[in-house]
Formats: sequence, structure tokens, C-alpha cells
Amino acid sequence: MKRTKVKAALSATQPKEDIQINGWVRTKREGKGFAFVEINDGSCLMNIQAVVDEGLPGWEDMPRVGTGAAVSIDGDLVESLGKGQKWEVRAKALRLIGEADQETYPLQKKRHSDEFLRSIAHLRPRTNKFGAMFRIRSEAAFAVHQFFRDQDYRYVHSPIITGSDCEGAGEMFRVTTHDPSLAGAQSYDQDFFGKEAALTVSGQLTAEIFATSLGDVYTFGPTFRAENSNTPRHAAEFWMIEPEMSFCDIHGNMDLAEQFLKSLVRHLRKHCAEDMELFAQWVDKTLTQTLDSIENDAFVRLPYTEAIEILLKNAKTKKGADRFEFPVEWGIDLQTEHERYLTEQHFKKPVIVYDYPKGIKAFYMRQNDDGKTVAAMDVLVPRVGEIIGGSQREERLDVLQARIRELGLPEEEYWWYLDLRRFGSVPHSGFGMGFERLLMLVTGVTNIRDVIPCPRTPRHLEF
RNA sequence: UCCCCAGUAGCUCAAUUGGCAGAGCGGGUGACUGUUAAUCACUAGGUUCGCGGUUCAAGUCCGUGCUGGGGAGCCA
Repeated sequence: MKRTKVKAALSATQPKEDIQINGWVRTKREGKGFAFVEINDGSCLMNIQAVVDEGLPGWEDMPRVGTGAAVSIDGDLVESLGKGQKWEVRAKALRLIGEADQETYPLQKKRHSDEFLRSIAHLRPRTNKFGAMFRIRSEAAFAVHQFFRDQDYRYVHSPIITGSDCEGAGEMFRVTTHDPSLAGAQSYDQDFFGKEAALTVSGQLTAEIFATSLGDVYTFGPTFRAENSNTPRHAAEFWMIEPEMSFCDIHGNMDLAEQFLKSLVRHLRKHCAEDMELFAQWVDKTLTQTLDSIENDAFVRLPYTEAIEILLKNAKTKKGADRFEFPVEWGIDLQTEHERYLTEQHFKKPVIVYDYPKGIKAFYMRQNDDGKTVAAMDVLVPRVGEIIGGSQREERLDVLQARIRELGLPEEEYWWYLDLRRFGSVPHSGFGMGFERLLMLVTGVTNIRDVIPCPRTPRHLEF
């Protein structure tokens, strides 16, 4: 008999004889002579209820059919006699596929804390919340590809292992085949690649290669940062999306970032409505409002200099106390408290801050004519903070070389990056978006460890 | 890495001034002819995170380590 997925069974328009449901038992309710078994197979949020009468094949296993057990049920899909569900399965036969000992199975049919579920990350996708999360994650990845494909962007596989220490986005994990337990110095030229190697911290430089050949491109892959960050917003391994567009300035870049976020939110609300609703109802009561704002409100475009003016003007609360712990002045990098004030309190919607002082931004960002700022931009959203960071890239060879020298960076390491400016250089722009931060934004989940299957953070490499 | 808070039954938590370690849920057993986090009855279940100290007496106070959470920095 061919298997029917729960999602298909529940969306039936008419009864159907002889179907097979395979899945895991969420809960069992027994009466005299019969039992209700609710089964979930991960295809959707809802369970399907099976009615199992005493005496049918497999009934002798019922005592061992408990929460967590894997079962296969043959039966007829019929309209439910009870309230609370339209369809149910009237079982004809039951098979216990995989038992789950009730004394030791950690998941109970009740709410568990996120912290506890994190300690059993191998079982947490079997809960409603994490099942919904990982279905949304899957759909979100698809939506990313669809968005770019619809606009004729090409998907570039940037390398995971890099020999370039000029990616310049943070501490790197070293990649080696050397045995650290061996004594004595082991030089890099005897290592696998014959030079120092590391896991990528950004696909941007590779994306620039392809932006200046295929035109509009994006990368979407794992990214690694060996920062000792202990926050709910950072992971050592995360997924990042990095579009890069030729013939595009900072304003086109901001336009794309805004369209991109709006499109993803719209897609997920349409295609994951049931799973999204779980988060709106149980995780974040303001989620609907937040998502409405992202979808419908124009994002604020705010030059850094004006952002500083707003912050200075509002440095005192109505009661006259200092609003900010860190004093505001032109030239500082915006603190988390400043970003949150702008997006959560002052504008109450997404804000794109751009044209930052060049002293606080990366060497490759395009210098503006004022001589003080660069064409960088950060997209700030309520609760998550910085979800996107990007810039127009410096395409002028002499200006880029001067900046590299000014900062004392090893110019020879950047030979191929400079070649892109040497031969047919064009204005181009791009940004990076943390995929997990997108998921936090659209679900209201406040800890990055709860939006990724197996979170990697300092001193945590379980699962 | 820095600052703050917490750690008690499988889970979520309570325990007065330092004075007999408890509840709900979950588990087990039984009852119940349509349940919906089923209900009802009975029942088992503890190195109070580890180590050291103060005290007649420590879940409670002190020191230290570990683990978890929050905030900051770094950023996506």
C-alpha cells in the first residue's frame, strides 16, 4: 500500500479507503475497547488522529504504542465523528515500527523550555515548534533562490576553504591536516595546501569575481567565524546570502535589500501560513505587526550623519535622564542601543543607515566625495538589529590601492582583487544577510541557537 | 572576553529567620463507549550541579569550578 502523508490526508476533499499513514505518535488516548492515536510525520504542523479498535491486527502492541513511537497504520480516511478535526483514520491494522520507552523518552506531550530542547537537539525537530521552524527554514532557502532567479541572478558557489587571509571579516578557523599532538614546528609549506588555509568568513570577494563577469550574482552558503561571541545573535557556523551586482551603486543596493526582505516575508507568509501562525500565537505576539511593517512600510533611508543628529536630539529621555549608555558623536560606530532606538522607538520600522565614516568601515568600501564617508549601508530591523550589512565597492584602482597602503594591508595578497579594478572595472555593490537572523526576524525567536539544526558556538560542538 | 542572574524528581517550579525536601505535569497500574494538553483513582520517583568551608544543623551562608540564561563588545 502506498504511503499517504499526513499533510495530504488532512487536506482531502473526500473520504478515501485504504490509505497508509506512517509517522510518530504524539499522544495516545485510550478508552475501553478502543484508542485514539495522534500521528505526526513532519509533513505539516497538524497531527492526524487514528481510531484503533480493540482486536484488530496489531492491537496487542498498543501498550507499547506511546508518545514518540514510530507506527504505520492502514485504514480508511473518514470524516471525524468527534469535534476538533475534519478527517481521521479509521484503522484496520496497526504496526509498531519503532518503540519509544516512555520512562526514558525525553519529549513529553507538554510544553518544554527552549533551553531544555537545546540539550536534546537531535529530538527537538519532533516538537511542534521546531518542526515548524525547520519547515520554514527549508522554505526560506527556496524563497531566496527563487527571488534571485526571478531577477536573473546567478548562483555562485564560493569556496568554503580559503587561502586568502584578506577576507577581513573576523577571526578564522584554521584548516590543516597536521597533527597538533606531534611535537615540533610544522610549517605551513608542508601542510596540505602548502600555505595557511582557513574556513571562509565571507563569499564576497568571490562574488565580486562573478559580478564582474556574469553580472548579477549571489552566494548562499555556510560561513565560519571563530569569534568568541556569546550572544543570542551569533553562531560560529551560520549561513549567509551575499548578492553582488555590477553597474549598481549604493542606492540600487539598498533598493535590492529592501525588495529582498519584503519578498521573503511575503513568500513565507503565503507558503508557510500554518507554521508561521504558531510563532505569531505562541512566540511573539507582535509578530504580525512586525511582518506587516516589513511588507508594507517603505524602509527609512537615513544617512549616518542624520542618524547621529537624531540620536543627539534624543539623548535625554522625557524625564531628563541619559537615554544612552554610550555617548553619541559623529565618527563613532553605532552601538546596539543606538540601532535599537532608531528602528524600535524612533521610526518603529526597518531603517537603512548609510554613508558611514570611513574610519569604522572596511577598506573595500567606496569612498564618497566628501572625503569623510564611505558608501556603506546597514539594514536595521526591530528586535534583531543588524540583519544586512553591505556597501558599494571601491572600483577605482588608485583609490583602492591608496586605501590598502594607508591601512598597512599586504597589497600583494590582493593582486587578483586589484586585477578586477585593473581590467574593465565597473561600479558594483553587494551585501550580506545572515540567514539565521532572517529566520529570527520572521518567527520572533530570540536565540540563534533555535533557528539552526545543530548550533555551533564557543565550547559547543554536540550533535 | 567582561558584567549580572540562575542551577532542587524525567520536565516546569515551590520550600518562611539556617531547622523533617514538596507540588503540578510526565511515567507506571487500574477505571471509563468518541477522546482532543482527555478525565478519575492509586503508585513509584531525589548525590538539592561538583569540590571545599562555616555551623549543633546547609537546598538556604562563604569560597571555587562547571553548566545554563540575559546584557556588552565583535558582526550577519
